[in-house]
Amino acid sequence: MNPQPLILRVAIEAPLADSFDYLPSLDPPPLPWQPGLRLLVPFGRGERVGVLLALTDHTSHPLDRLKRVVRVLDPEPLFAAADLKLLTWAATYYQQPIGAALFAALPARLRDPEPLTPDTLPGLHATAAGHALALDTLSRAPKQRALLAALQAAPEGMTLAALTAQLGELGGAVRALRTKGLIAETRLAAAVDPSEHQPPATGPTLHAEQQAAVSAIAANLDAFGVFLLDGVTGSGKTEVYIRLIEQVIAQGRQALVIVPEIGLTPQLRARFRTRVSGPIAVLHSALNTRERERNWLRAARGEAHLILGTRSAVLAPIPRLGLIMVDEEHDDSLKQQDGLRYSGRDLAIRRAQLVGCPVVLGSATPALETLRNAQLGRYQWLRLTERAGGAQPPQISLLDIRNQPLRAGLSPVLREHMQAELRAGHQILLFLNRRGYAPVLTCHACGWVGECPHCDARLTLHLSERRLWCHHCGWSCRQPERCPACQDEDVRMLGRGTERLEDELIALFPETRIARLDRDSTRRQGALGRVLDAVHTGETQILLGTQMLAKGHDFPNVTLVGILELDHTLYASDFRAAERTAQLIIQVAGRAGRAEHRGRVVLQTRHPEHPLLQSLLHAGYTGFAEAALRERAEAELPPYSHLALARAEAPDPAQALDFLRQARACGEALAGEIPAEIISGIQLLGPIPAPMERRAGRYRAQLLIQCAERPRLQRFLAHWLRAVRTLPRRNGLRWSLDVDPRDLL
DNA sequence: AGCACGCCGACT
DNA sequence: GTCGGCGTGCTC
Repeated sequence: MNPQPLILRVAIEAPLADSFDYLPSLDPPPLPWQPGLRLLVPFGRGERVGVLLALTDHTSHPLDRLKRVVRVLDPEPLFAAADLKLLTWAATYYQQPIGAALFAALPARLRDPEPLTPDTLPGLHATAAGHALALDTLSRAPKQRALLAALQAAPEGMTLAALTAQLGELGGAVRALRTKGLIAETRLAAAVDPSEHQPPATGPTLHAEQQAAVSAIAANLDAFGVFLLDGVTGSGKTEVYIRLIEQVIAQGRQALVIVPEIGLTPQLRARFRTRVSGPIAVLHSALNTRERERNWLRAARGEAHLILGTRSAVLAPIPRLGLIMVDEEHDDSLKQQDGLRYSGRDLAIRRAQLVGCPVVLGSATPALETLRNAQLGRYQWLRLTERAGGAQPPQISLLDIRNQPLRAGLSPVLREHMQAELRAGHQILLFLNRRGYAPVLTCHACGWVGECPHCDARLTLHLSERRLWCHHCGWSCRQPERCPACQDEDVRMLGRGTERLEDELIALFPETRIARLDRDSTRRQGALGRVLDAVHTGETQILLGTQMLAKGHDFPNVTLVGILELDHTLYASDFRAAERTAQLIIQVAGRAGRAEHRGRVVLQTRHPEHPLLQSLLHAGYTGFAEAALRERAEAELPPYSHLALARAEAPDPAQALDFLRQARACGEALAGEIPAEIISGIQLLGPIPAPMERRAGRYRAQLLIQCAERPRLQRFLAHWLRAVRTLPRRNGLRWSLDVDPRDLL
């Protein structure tokens, strides 16, 4: 009898079975077969990249139909056993094939059968002509002369980073010398970035609460534990992170920091650079594919001491992981919204558990589920209540604007406050969570309203572009000069977005420098930085913007924050709307008065009696959270139950609902087939049309699955999906399952 | 998801 | 007589 054959279990990016079995390639691999290796395997008619999951001696597939691995792609495995364990867990929990998790973890370039890029950096070297040239020839171009001199002295060439460090910004000198054929681009072995060798700057002295937090976490660095760092804005959470990172690095381990959006937090990144010793790998989507691969590999090879990234960084291999921090843990953008729909925070916790290290969740406005875990003692609750430098917390007040004469959407009282602050030379921040000029364009003669042809939504007027935009699908058209329906000329703009507010403020405060911060005003490269700089130098006196304002930026001289319109969210249907609104108010309020001046926050509303506003005002975020948690408990909503949401969409209105009806029937039919204990306690709610039924030309529907216990829900989903996947799928129908949905939209 | 094969309408 | 529409079936 033959000895058992060696069978390789491989994950492939295919929305199918969990894994595929292969025989080893005929020529021996360079190394013993090891899980985590990237392989090239035949698949269907072509070839695909796969990742070796395990070695076995059996297969459920007919043995004679197994194909052989084409070749091993890399000299070493990219994933260690612990990484594969995390990704396998994620795939199971979010009900996706393992391939989906693995390929979400890989940088884009390595999803293709590309060889690993050697660790090199872009640089320059002098050509033969450049070496031969007498420097005096360039005496009239000092920058070019200095650049060429440096490169003549370095025959191998120098990295751009080193050149910039030595000579300052290179400006046009590179292009000039290159055009003359004196220098050329090259790639150089990654000499360590000079900034990585600078001794880290010493930080400020910790105040007592920060010290207590650092001590509590540092005492548990060798074991799993979840810490909620519940710190008001300005209380110095980042300093706590830095002290812990120092300790972890000193132990020879790596630290991982997850932030919601790196693009919005250049300050945070710069701060880590000056304070943390050794290499930092930054991982986010704005990097080009090479940079991303390079940083990912530095994390995976254990070279980077600190990995700073957005949610996908939680999936990156980190062999010596010793600490995870999730900053702004309540933030919605930590949840991936397509493909593998994972929560960066929840995976961070699971990962810490698997590797046995602490995880720190930081927020001024913790998510309700996090607070609940802290209340139950599952998480250790560390509070930072003092603001650094003894700054006073902002004072929030409600401003009833019913029957008030508004100008630019501002009530007289708010305008007076603004005048007073401007006279005192202070800065003002106005928050309006709606971009564009006007959210509605309507014909006064016939009642026509600009609507998206593909969505159940109004078109937003962007006056500067003279276009109407759909904020849901991206469709746009030119702004009509007459009513498209009746040709009347009296077409009116209703409502106010940030673009209009800016125009109106310019008219209302003609002597004042005003800047706008929203997705439109910061679209161009560097625009965000310019706006922030102008605020920090004091050039800008009024800054207005959308929720971009609430994310991470410090505006120390802002003494007045005006929150213009949040009323519509007070009565929104989504069960998380209240939580989000409260977080937004507190986050925006936190921007005010961080230096010597106490900040004032004025919230305009037509519902001053609303319980959310009242509890927030009188009991703060914690008080609001307690009330909101009681409501969740009564309604059996998370965190008192667990949800999964099946979504379907199709070009035809009835199809999506129809599919989900069948899916529901599948679930009900399971009752006879699987143990009763799996099905009991499962509630199938719906299907119903999605809140915005038509979007981007497709009709959407959803079916909610609810259960009080997570493990039971998990087991049900596994059984149920097996049946749902066999349902016939009519043309154009797409469906997906979202475990722990962030919202029900 | 791709990417084939597979049977029915308007073109050279 | 072909080019091609997308319906359905498979991938270790």
